[in-house]
Amino acid sequence: MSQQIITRFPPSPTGYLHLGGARTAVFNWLYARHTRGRFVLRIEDTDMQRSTKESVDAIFEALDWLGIDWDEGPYFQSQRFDIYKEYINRLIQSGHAYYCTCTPEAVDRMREAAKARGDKPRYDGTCREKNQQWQEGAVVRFKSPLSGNTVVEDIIRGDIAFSNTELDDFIIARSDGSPMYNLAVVVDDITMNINTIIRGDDHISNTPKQILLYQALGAAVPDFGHVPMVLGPDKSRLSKRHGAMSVTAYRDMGYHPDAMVNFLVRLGWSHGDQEFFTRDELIEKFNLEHIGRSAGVFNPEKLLALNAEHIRNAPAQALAGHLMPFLKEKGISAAADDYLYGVIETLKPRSKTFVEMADGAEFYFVDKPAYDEKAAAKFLKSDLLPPMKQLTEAVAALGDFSEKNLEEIFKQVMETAGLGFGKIAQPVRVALTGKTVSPGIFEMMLALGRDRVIARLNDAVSFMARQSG
RNA sequence: GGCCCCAUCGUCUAGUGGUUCAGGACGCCGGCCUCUCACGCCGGUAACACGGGUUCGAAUCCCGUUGGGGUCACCA
Repeated sequence: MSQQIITRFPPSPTGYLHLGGARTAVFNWLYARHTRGRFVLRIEDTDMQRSTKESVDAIFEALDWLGIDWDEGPYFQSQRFDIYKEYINRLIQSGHAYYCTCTPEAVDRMREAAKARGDKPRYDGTCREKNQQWQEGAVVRFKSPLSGNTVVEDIIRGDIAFSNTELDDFIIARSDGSPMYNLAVVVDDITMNINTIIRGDDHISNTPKQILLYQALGAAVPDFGHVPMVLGPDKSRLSKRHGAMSVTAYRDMGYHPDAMVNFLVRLGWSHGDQEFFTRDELIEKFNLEHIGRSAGVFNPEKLLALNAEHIRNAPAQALAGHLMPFLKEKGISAAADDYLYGVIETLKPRSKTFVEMADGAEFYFVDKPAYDEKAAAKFLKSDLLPPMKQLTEAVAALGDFSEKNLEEIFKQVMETAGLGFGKIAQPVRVALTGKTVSPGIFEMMLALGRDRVIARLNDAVSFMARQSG
């Protein structure tokens, strides 16, 4: 029995959770759930300048909507400075790190000079062997090896070798004593027992530094898996200019979280030809072996199609909660009851989003549908009054308000009037909904219920009687 | 620019040397179904970046070219 998988998602609260970050979260969460492991949430807010409370809340909100829960945390790096300090001191004492008193300006100058020579801009090691004690303004640098290689054994990409000469003595603690990213992550991952790190491939070049840190601290190096980035339609890295990129923006546009998760996972991971996955299926089938290596372009149209499919396939009861906020926004107060479920059932195949579903649901909840002018002019004409009257009376006289009986009534009316089904159905449709487009006549009548149907039919008959010609 | 990663239809992808003149999905274009609109169904469009190898045989392995991306902070 191998050890339990422990993954984590460590967003930095410097903005909303975007699609790329969400996918990383989903991958880690899914892998933990799939392996019955643990999933840890950690907020990386060591950059006090850029981190905000609003961003932290936005991230929680987005994860909550996506249905991603965590077993541990959230930890906040800003509350763990003592731990980092301890590890930094340990590194200094063991000779793996040292105080550097070079000013930022001096470092800038050496970088400029290196660039001018055509070399890689880097710290030149001025303080490396000075063995200095702490003093005001000093930073702590990691003493990188001067030779050799550091190999990242990537689960997804295989071995990636970096020459240690590429690494300079990077800062692990700022002059105010606060930890830098690479140090904080490694210390956190060690102390939180993270053994599987799945993250964006923009972190690949950080990995050798982190591995060196693990080794200097005598800790076991975790498994790394770098997933490709999510690109915008122009194949550049996802950013604000690509439009709605925050996860919650999709919630507000009427997307189903399961569709979002499904979409995000399929962007980079595959299970043969399967496109549609329920959440449970994903947990059952997700693995690291089938994650691709090339970057993927975000395709909103596919997300939309997948969303429609998730809406079609979910039971009405499960959809109601997602739909209600949109109904409310339209001033419709609906309860999650059988009436709503019936309504949803008729709307499922014609709604790509909950926004569309709410639009389509509107006529079910008004007292009297507002007749579309053109629709009324075309179908609620007085010449159709006799059949409409006959139909209305027959429906009112109906004992059992069933689809079978309704169909029978339509048949009789068609026969008497000598008209085809369409000629009768359209006026009825307008009478019931005010529009020429709607769910099927019978399913709609059943969803509306006997009383509403009769009332609307009567209204239409009155309306038609008032028409001339 | 240095280092690193990547490369199958417009997009997401299947494919792990032969059963593939490359399969699925989204989109698009036809058609069917039909009470409107959808759903659904049927069909079509469209790809192995290029050049060298290796091999009896390469989308699959190797090298190069080109293209794209990432990263080089007292950001994460």
